[in-house]
Amino acid sequence: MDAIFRDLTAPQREAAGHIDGPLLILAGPGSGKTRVVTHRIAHLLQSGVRAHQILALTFTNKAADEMRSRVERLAPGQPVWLGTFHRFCAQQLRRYAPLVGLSENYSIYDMADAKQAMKRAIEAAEVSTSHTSPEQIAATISDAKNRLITAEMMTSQSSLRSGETIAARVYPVYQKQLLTANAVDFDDLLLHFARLLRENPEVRSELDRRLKYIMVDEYQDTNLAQYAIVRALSIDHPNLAVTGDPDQSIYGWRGADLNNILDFEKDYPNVKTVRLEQNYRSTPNILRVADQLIRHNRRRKQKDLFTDRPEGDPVVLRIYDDGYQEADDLADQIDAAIHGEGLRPSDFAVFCRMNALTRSLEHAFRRRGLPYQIVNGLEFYQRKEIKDLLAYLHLINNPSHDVALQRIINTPTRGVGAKTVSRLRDFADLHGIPMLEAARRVDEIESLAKRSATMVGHFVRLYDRLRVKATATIEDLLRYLIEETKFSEYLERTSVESDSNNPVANVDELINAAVEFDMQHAEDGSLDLYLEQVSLVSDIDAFEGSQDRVTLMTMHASKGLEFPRVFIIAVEDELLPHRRSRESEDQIEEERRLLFVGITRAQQWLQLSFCKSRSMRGVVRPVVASPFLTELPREDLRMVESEVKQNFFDDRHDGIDYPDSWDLPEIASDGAAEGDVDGTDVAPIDFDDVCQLPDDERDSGDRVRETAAKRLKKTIGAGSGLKTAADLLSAGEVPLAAYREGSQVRHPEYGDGTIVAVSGRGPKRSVRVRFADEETSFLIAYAAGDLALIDGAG
DNA sequence: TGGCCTATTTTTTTT
DNA sequence: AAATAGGCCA
Repeated sequence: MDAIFRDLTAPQREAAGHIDGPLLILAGPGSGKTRVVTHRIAHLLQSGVRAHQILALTFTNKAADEMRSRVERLAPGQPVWLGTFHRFCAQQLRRYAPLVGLSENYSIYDMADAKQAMKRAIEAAEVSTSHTSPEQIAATISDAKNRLITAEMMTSQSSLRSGETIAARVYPVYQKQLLTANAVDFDDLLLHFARLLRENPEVRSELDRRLKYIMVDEYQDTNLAQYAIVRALSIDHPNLAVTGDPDQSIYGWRGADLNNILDFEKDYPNVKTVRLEQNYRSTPNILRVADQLIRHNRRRKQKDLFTDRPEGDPVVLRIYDDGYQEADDLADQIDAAIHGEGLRPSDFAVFCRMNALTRSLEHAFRRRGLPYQIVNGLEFYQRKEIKDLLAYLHLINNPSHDVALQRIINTPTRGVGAKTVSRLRDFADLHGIPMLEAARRVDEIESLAKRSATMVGHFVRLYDRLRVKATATIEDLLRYLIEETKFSEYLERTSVESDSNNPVANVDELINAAVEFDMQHAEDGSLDLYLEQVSLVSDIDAFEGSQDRVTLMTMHASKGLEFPRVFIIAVEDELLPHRRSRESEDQIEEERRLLFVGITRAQQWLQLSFCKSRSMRGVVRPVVASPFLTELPREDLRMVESEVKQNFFDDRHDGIDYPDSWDLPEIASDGAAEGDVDGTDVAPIDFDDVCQLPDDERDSGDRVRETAAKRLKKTIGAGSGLKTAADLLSAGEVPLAAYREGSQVRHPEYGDGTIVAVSGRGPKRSVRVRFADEETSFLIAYAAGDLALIDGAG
């Protein structure tokens, strides 16, 4: 038997041994998927396929690195191209930049950059943002890009959904601005490349021919753009192998389309499908819990997960009073296990739904001196001082990078204020030139004070001095610019240092990283490549499996990893099915998959927990347990409640009708040996009590209305001739009562509508209006003064 | 213009 | 609770 296949199971071997034609590997969690993929690559190489004919696409650098090192072990010295979708596209775009209107030194805008550009585009497009936000517009445009809809297509679309109208007007302006800046955003990397392949058949067929064997990891997470790219490269040589698991699709909000994997067998004729259902990771109980949960999903391909690992401990379902107790108890449990059972910090991971939840854990861990790492990195490259320095590099590399210019033209402060910047921007917009160019022609801007012009001149000369060094090593370049800009002095002067924020140390770390880059890229190193690399790092890439630390991360970040002991915190309603994900069944299913992903990371031991109340954003709110908990097999769970410190069962919970679905079993008691804070826990509780909340506690309507109202303040009435709420109010009539359910109203921007609900009084009085295609809330007393009553109705 | 203070907003997940 | 935006004054 071939050495490559020796330690593979039959289905694994079947997949790894497949050479020509499309292949679908449905791989359950912990089924040795990476091993199959890497062994397949080794087998291809052994069968005479050349390394450069193989392309393996992943979603994170981390996954790519992992595969690279394993391929290296199996087939040393073979330069197989392994990397993320985005990096692949970025590199191809570098080659073919002119075909999409870019130059090869184009920049990649990160999210903060894109946000800045978006704001500018919204301003330039002269659209009203009174009832939408830059974020929302950005999200709509991003969504369009992921669906391969270009600005032209969106603008010419006749039937736009509400919310798309404004975005459709901003989109072309934003795109033009990016082009002027010789820049792309993340979505563009995919969109541009997909378009390039479609519009240049000769490029497409050339790449198709060259990249004969393509593999895509986590195929369930691909969006339409990625689908189109893969498809375009697999027409003449459909040797496409995809691996994935519909049950682990958790990026729908980023445009991932589950249909890509569900329909793979229809898309590619003669597919060979292999199911990897044996799990080598988790104990049977953990697997049963995961399986029971995911069975509640409809959109999936049933897999029968099994394992021959021995039974382990039941999954613990623990109930805490609040987030602080939760954090403390986790820290105590981990501490006790390290000292009592000889486990290591790196054996533990804590997952949560959102990054903000790691805060209290951090405190608890720090207090006990427990080493931990938070994997929501990106943070490093988001720090102000780092972004500032990188902005210099970006501008040096690409003089059109307007976002970078605006960031640094007055950093460190050199007397170029907001006003000057906006004049430069206007001048640049007027002439369709980059802002740096406008800065060079500062003398032509008449409205500018002489002093300001001089200061801008200083900056331009500084820039030119830096620019000369563009070909130096990154380290030298950084040191030189820090010197020239007196950046250290600036930091000393302006920044406040704390134990969680040390700007000077961060700068040192950046330089260290640059030194490393310079060494690794002694041959091919370039500013271009460096910036591409730092632009495309992700949070999970920062995860250091080798460090002996407890890992704190979101469930999204946890995909692909495994840990002996896992804690999942805040398994709570409105948080685990997140409140923003409750609009459709599809979204709920994605939330369920998210929990499934979290659970299946655990090898030996797992605890799920929720709190009775949780403090978020400064306010304490009562909490309802996640409905997903009712879907778990109770015989595999052991429920434990930690000590009740206050009387939770106060009058607030009197007289509530609990739903029938909460007939969970009685809670088992827990020996103090489990490692509780003080051993005084285990008060058996009625599970129902913590699972339901009175209606008035969960109303967030006020806030929504207020926000909408404030935005509306900015809206200027269109003078319809009708008496508006503001008119009525200032005329001293008794107007507001006329705004009642059923009243017909007219809004200058939304048009005619009907009031469907009224609430609040005084300045808080608000109405909900159903317009033709959309329902919107108004605070009529002072904010929506332009909401006019139409006579005779209501 | 720039720094400091206050008011407001944040609302998931991330290449 | 923390970050940001806006406003005010030197």
